[in-house]
Amino acid sequence: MSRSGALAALAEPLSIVASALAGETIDVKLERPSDPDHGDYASTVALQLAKKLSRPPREVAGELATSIAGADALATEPEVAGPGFLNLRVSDAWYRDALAELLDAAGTYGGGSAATRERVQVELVSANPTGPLTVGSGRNGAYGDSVARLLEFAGNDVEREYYYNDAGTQMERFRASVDARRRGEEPPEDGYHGDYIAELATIDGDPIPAMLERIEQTLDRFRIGIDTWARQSELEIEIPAVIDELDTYEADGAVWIRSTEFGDEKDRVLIRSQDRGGLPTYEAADAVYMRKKFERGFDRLIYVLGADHHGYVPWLKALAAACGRESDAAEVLIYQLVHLVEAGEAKRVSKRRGDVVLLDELVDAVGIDAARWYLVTRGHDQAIEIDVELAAEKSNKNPVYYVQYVHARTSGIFREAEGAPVAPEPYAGIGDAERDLIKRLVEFPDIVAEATERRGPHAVPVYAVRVADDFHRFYHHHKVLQTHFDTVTPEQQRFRLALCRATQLVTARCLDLVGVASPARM
RNA sequence: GCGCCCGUAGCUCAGGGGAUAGAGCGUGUGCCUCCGGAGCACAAGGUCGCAGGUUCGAAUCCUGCCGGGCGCGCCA
Repeated sequence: MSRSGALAALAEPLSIVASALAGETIDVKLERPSDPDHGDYASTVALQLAKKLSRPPREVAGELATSIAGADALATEPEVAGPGFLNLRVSDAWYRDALAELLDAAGTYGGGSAATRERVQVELVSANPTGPLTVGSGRNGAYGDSVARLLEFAGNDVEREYYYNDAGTQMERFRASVDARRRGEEPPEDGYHGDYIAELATIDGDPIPAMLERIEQTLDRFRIGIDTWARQSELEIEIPAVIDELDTYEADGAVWIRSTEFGDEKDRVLIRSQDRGGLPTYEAADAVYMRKKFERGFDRLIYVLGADHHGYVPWLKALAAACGRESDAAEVLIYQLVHLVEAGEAKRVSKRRGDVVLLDELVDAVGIDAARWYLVTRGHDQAIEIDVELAAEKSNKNPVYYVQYVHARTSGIFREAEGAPVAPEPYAGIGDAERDLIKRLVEFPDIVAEATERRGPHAVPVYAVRVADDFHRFYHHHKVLQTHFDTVTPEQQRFRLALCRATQLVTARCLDLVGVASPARM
C-alpha cells in the first residue's frame, strides 16, 4: 500500500501490463537478486503468469520487457533470463529520485502506511504487582512496545495500558507475606519469598502501591511509557450488570458463559458455585474489561501474552464476538517464553520462591540498549534462553552497537561537514557500494510496513544490521569529505553527504522503533 | 490423548513460493601516514530434523513421523 515511490515507480508499469494480460489485478513485487549479473531488481511475475495464460514464461517475460523498455528509471533494456525472470537495471536518475524522496520525507520516511487510522489499545506486561518485573515481563514489554511504536509510526492512535490484579488470592498471599516479615516471621509456605519482600516490610501500609511504583520505574527505565493503568477491583463492581447482558446459563451451581457460540473451544465459568466460594472468576473481569475497552472507543484491542497463555486466545476472540464486534477486533500476540539457564543448565524458576532473573538485573548487566535489542530481535515465536552472566560477558559484542555506531559515525561526519551542501544528484560514475546503499535504504518502507502488518518488530533490527553493513562498506570505499589530502569533488561530497543523511535518518528510525537510543557519539 | 509454537553453520539466530540458503559470535588470514578500527576485505564451516505430497520451482505450502517448549482447572 505505502510502497516507496521509487520502487513503486519501477513496479507499477509491470503491474499494469501483467494485470491486463491476466485479466485481474496483479501487484508485481520486485526482489533484489543476490547475483549482480541478474540486475538491480528482478520480477518473477512472468513465471507466475505463464501457467494461467498457457504460454511459455520466457515469451510472457519478453512481452513485459517490451512494454516497459525505455523508461527513464531504467539504465538498460530489461532482460529475460533463465526460465523467465525479468531483470531490470536502474538508471542514475532513478537513484536520484529515490534518494530525493527519502530526504524530503526525512523523519516520516516509511511512516503512515496504515490504510485507515485506527484507535488501538495495546495491553502489555500486565504482571501482577506481587514482585518486581522479570525478564519474561521484559520480553512482553519489549515486544508489545515495539508493536505499539510500529502501529504509531504507521499512523494509528495507540494507547498502552497495564492491567493488574489488586484483589484476589495471590494479592492476599502477597500482603500476608509482607505482614509476616513485618512481624519478623517467615512468609507462609504458599507465600512470596524474594528479598524484595523484606524490603517492602520496612515500609508501612499496603505494599502494593509501593510495588507498582517500582514496576513503573523499571518500565520507564526500559523506555516503556504506560498511558493508563487498569485495576481488576474497579471492574469487579460491574460484573453483575455485565453478566445480565451476556448469554449465560447455570450448571453445577455455577454461572457459565456460552462462549462456544462465539467460537470458543469451551464454555467458561463466570461465577463459581457456592461450594467454591461463589465469587466471580478472572474471566468475568475479562468480560467487563473488554466491554469497557470497546466503550472507550478503541477499534482494535491488542493483548500481548506469553505462550503459557495461548489457550486464552479463543476466549478473548469469542469475547470480542460476544461484545458484538468482529472477533479480529481482539488480537492476541503470543510470544514464546524466556527460559533461564545457568552455566548451561536449565533453571527452574518460580516467582513465589523469588529465584528469577529480574528485568532490572538484566539491564544492570548489559545496559538498556542491548537488553531491548536482545529481547526484540528474535522472532516472537522463538523461545529465548538467557544466561545473564553470559549475556553480560557478550554484551559488548551485541550487534546493537554496530548499528548505533552508524548513527554516531554519520553524526560525526556532519559535525565535521559544518553545514556543507547536501544533494541527492549522483555524480558521474558512482560506485557499486553507493548504489547498494541506496537500494538498501529504499527497502525501508516495505520492511516497516511488513513488520507492522505481521506484528513482527524483529524484522526492523535485522534490517538495520544490513543497512549498517552497506553503510560501513560504502564508507570504507568512498571518502565523504574533501580534506587537504583527499580528492573528493564537490559533486561527490554533496552526493555522499546525502547518502550519510539518508542512512542516519533510516538508522535512527529503526533504533527508535525498537526503543533503542541513537547516540551522536559513542 | 487433543491443541499452539519451534527444529537452518560449532553457538545464538534471520530467511514465510524463486536463480548459488544468510548474519552475528567463535575459528583462520590480510588491512590503521585514512572524514571515528565499536570498522573493512577474505577463508573455513550446511543431508535447512526425517519421509512423502503440491509446484516449472519448496528451508518456505500440505500430510505423517521423530525431537524440544507450552497449554488443555469452578487457578490467576
